[in-house]
Amino acid sequence: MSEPSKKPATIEDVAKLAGVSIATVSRAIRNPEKVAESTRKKVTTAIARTGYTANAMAQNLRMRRSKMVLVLAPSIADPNFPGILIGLEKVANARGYGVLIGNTDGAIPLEETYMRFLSTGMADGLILLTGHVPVAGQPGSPNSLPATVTVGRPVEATTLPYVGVDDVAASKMATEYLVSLGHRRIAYISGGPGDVLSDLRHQGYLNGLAECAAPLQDWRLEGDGSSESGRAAVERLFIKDTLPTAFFCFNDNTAIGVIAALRLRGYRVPQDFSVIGFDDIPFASNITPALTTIRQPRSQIGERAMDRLLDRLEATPTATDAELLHGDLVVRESCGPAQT
Amino acid sequence: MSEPSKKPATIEDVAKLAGVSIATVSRAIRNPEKVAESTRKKVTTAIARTGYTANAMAQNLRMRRSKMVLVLAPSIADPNFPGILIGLEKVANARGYGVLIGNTDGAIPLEETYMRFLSTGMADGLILLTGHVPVAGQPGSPNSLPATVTVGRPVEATTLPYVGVDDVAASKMATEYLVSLGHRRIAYISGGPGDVLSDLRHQGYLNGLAECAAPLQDWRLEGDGSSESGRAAVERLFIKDTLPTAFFCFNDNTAIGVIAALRLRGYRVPQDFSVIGFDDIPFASNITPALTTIRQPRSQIGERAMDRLLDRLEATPTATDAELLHGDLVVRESCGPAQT
DNA sequence: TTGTAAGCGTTATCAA
DNA sequence: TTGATAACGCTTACAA
Repeated sequence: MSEPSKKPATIEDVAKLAGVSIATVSRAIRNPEKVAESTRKKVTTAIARTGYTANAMAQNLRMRRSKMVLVLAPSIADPNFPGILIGLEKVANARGYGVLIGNTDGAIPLEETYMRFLSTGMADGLILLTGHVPVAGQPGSPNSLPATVTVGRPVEATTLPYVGVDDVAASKMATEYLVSLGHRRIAYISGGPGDVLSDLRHQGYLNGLAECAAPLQDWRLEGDGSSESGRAAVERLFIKDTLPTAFFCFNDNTAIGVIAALRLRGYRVPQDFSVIGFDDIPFASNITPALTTIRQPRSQIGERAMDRLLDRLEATPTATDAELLHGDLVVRESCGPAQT
Repeated sequence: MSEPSKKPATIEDVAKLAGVSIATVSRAIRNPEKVAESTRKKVTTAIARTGYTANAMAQNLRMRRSKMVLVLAPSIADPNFPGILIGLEKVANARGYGVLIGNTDGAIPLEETYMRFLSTGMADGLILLTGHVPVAGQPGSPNSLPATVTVGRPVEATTLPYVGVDDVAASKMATEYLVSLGHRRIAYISGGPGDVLSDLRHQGYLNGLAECAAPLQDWRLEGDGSSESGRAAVERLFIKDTLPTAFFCFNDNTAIGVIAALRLRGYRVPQDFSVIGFDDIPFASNITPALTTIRQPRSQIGERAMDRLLDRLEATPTATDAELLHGDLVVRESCGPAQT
């Protein structure tokens, strides 16, 4: 227990109490082996008695770093975000780093604002979930990007390291699953015309279709990743005379909308139609019928991303390539054998 | 555009280029009015030409603060968390602060770990979503708590400022709504025996029952806030001969479980039973039937909490009392008139 | 209105 | 093995 000292103890207080110089105290802490056993002991007890904790600001100023990572996310409310954040946070904390959150809401000006953490040195590295490089960090820009890892949504036209699920492989798996259930008319509901992720998943879907002996048609319907767009896509579909028997949706949200629309029209899922989603958001198992989907290894994605970022920060040589993690097929109740 | 300078420009670079002292540069930035128009201009252009950005570490060291707030949350995955975080983050950013995330997972040792941000001066203030004071900051502890605001879950036995929804009033409203629909046998499914929030909501429920002319019975069933516990509570109920006609659930998760159990037994909601939740989590409107519930003003809670914390940090005199925000009744489809 | 200089609390170099 | 001491980059009296 320390006296009711007003100000926190400094290294000097410790030095005084231990009867050594501040240099020795610093050494005793950072390079114990370079200090005599006896003095080290004196220092240790002095530290305990003063309740000393090194002032991070002073340390960081001196060492020119902050041990802080900025995470730029387009939407904290995205159902995938918490899981990824947990992973990021977990390894950051384990490795002595702090995680600074920046919610950009997709607004460029806000992104700019957050970049100040980097330019002022409050953060050492950057995790980008936004899918694009902030203009303040663009190649030609005065202050270029610091150590960066992109996550969840690859950044086009850059060579930044990326960590995410293997969208193509996972989507192929989902499609093949539908095929294996006997479906031959399978629709893909996209996540928006220009969406990178959506295109990747569409590619996987095409690959899946290609695996089938029978020639299967590419049946792409535009959505935008929202539940509402899933609903709308189904509505548009019912104007036509021919219908798919199964839906592979860009994400779970869309799938939920699709199921809702189908049921509203009196159809049963999975008896009349099969629908499979992507993400395995927390509520996927709570809807009726429980959603069959592809699980994104969110926490793992976060962990790997942070590990790679910190490796770079700590100068450990690191590859700059993309790291695609395996997504699992989670079979629940929304898919069934095709009606013949 | 600056030269391809290796190291970021310092205040000294600016001073040199502008032909003034570093003190003047500092002044020109922080107290422009105390600097001659002409020199201020020279400084401004010099800053632009060098691409100077003040080193936050140096500033913070000198000014003995960090402009950083630590947010300690028991679970990032909690459906209420993102909304609150958005609010916290929004005003923090607007006021020039950064938000540091600490996911404690309910683990005390982890909490300890995060307190290092406070003790080392990396963070100036603390937002507590955990519902309890970290032991490292306990009253008797060597290093007591810095400026703190508790959020979402009041911390017992402390006088820390609190911001959250008015659980009692909102629960009363929910109960009265059920009563107004003609329900007379209303069950409350709790969030766990010792849970503060659950007890508050139970109290509101009792208050609501008391408003009714007819004497209504307190019918409390134990749950734990999980969907599963809602399911289980219903199952236990069906052993009895008399049943409630409506359920007021501790939270939406529980309500979802209740509805699932009811439907599994072949009952219809809201025709046969009414169920109302609490929180209005994002998926409340996506389940079938869409959930009637109490909406927590999550973002607003976060905003108010951060505002109050920063007010304290910046020495603006602030009240230390609790701030209870109004929760709205969101009427959707899960409640209907009582069967007579 | 401007400059000089004393810190802020560390780390790390260089002698002793 | 230890101790002076010079940075790290900034803010802010105090003088000029």
